[in-house]
Amino acid sequence: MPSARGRNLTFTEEARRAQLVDVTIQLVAEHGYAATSLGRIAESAGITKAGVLYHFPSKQALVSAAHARVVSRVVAEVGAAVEAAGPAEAPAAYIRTMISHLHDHPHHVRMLIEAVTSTQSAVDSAERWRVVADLLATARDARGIAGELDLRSAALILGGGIDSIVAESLRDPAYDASAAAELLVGLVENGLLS
Amino acid sequence: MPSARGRNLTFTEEARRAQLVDVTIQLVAEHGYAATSLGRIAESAGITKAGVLYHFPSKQALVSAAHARVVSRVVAEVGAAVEAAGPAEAPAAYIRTMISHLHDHPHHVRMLIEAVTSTQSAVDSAERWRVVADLLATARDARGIAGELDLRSAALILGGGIDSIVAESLRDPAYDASAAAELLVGLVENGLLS
DNA sequence: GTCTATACGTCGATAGAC
DNA sequence: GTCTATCGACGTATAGAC
Repeated sequence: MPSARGRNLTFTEEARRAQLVDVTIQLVAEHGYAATSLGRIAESAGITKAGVLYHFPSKQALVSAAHARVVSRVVAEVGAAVEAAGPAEAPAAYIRTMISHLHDHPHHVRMLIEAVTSTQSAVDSAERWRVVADLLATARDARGIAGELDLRSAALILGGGIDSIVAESLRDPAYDASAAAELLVGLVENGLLS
Repeated sequence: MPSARGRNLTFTEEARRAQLVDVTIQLVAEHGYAATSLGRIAESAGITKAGVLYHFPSKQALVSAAHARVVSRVVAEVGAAVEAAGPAEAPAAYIRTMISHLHDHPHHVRMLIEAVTSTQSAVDSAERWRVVADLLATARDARGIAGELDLRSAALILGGGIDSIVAESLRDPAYDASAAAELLVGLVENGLLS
């Protein structure tokens, strides 16, 4: 993965940056963005505030890097699962993998929430529904389903349902998120893919 | 509506509090929680920071009061619409009224988002799904539908879908939220209430 | 190239005068 | 009921040690 800076990085810099990102994910997930000060991040990493700002130009840049790290993990896992499933089964694979991955990585969920709500990263989050809409469109094609479906709305409802289930499983660890995933899969199969 | 403090309030204090809540809703909706300082609130209200903190013990108390104000408005309007509709039609009325109300009051939406994500007001937001689950259960009873449905998951999916649609209509004013509401109503009618 | 020391402005909050 | 004055903590910027 290439560096966010223009030039190549030293080994030590690479290591420091990775360490700072790890520490930031941990702290933001546990205490939230606002309660995670540069001082705390620096202290956890064993350097000073200014030391942190040598590697990242601002607190927000650091949090954005942590956010990108978490997103790339999710995209990699869910993308692989979707590709492994056929086009017709991609939506179900998306739902199941997304929910189980986020269920297994609560720190990542909190990181995603904090990063999205604490900054205007609306750029990439703006059209998150488009990926899901494409999945639905391809699945309908593969199944030979005609008729016009409002793909954007369908994708938004699907995505919002996933978010909501994940948030609840985070709030109540006893909640059965995989059962909820199956309910959502059934809803999509019978309501959007038929 | 009784005061949040223990004793009765003077007329001027009541007016000041109402003014501060109004100003806070406006500023938080436009600039977000973090960018809305006590200084800016005070300036917009024509007094100083310390003056604001005489009426509310902390910034968060003020934001919570603004949050409560917005919530009570939504609950009043949606509650009335749900009651006007019969039990069998309550879920559809809930979806339509909630989406159209929030679509018409974007300031309220931003206020709700900021208040929920900036504090641990998990107390009341914790079991928001319960109200929707009751609506679904009553509607199923009224229609004579048997079989066990995971009401919590169904309610979470429904609520998440609404949130997602509202958020999108806020991001893209050209988006047809009422069409999305109808899609969601159809999904609930055919997938959860049949 | 990597980091510390120091300083500036702003924030939320408190104490006490009027 | 509102003010001024002040506090500690925060994010950020710069200079310079090594």
